[in-house]
Amino acid sequence: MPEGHTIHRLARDHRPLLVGREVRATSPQGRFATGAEMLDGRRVEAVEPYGKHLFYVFEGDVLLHVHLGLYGSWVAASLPAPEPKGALRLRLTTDDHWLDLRGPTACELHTPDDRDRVLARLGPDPLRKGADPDLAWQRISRSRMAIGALLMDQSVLAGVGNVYRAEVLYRAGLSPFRPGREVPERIWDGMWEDLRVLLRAGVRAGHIVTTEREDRDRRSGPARRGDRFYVYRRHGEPCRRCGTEVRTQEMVARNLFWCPVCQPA
DNA sequence: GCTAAATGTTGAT
DNA sequence: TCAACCTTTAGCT
Repeated sequence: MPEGHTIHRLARDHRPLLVGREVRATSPQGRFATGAEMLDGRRVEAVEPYGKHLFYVFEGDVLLHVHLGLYGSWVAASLPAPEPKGALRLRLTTDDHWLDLRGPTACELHTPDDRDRVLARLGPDPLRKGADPDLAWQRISRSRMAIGALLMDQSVLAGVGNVYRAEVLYRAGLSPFRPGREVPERIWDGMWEDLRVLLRAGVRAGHIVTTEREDRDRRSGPARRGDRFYVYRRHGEPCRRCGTEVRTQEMVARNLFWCPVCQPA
């Protein structure tokens, strides 16, 4: 679930529940007991997403830094809250809502300086207003690394994960193996714009959809779950546009998917 | 009902 | 390079 679109969606959903409110905080699992104690009774001032990172700003310059990792999740609803079950790292409660955090890679207290150190390691986030794509281009255009690896590097580009990597490369007709410095600038410009469009659509829908309607509808019969993607996890299946078998191979410790005809080396 | 794999990152080895 | 995080889902049986 969590690529950049998920994180921005959570921030959007959590703001009206938390900002301006005083919260109760507990860590039923115990692993964040000290942190929860520190947050308990404080007012939330802001909720800020950057790439795959979430910051909850509390009064007194106390920040909660959350990174969901592979299977972390937030669940929120109106009171009453259910009995805490299983590994519940953090529960925030307001006058009318509860928010449960499970399985995050990071759930920790930060100072503003800590946050700045995290942000300094991140490239531009296509979902943030004013993000400068040229910062990413400076890295890409000078690198011998494959573009498929560069897109996954959060210091090059923040918020893109394995699904968007595969899909945006397919949509650009670009081989994942092309070295960054051999990517034409025009193609990069198009990919950045495409990422903005796709990520925003992902925030709105609450999940990733990268296929165009005409490509989804091309096959006869009812739409299937997998029709949301062109190549991601479709290895061995025919490419939606040319029919060639979609291929897969590990790159940067993640499974990469591509069409060798639509994305020639 | 069981197993494997998964959208991510960090820290130890 | 691997384990850890700890949940969900797809694909079997």
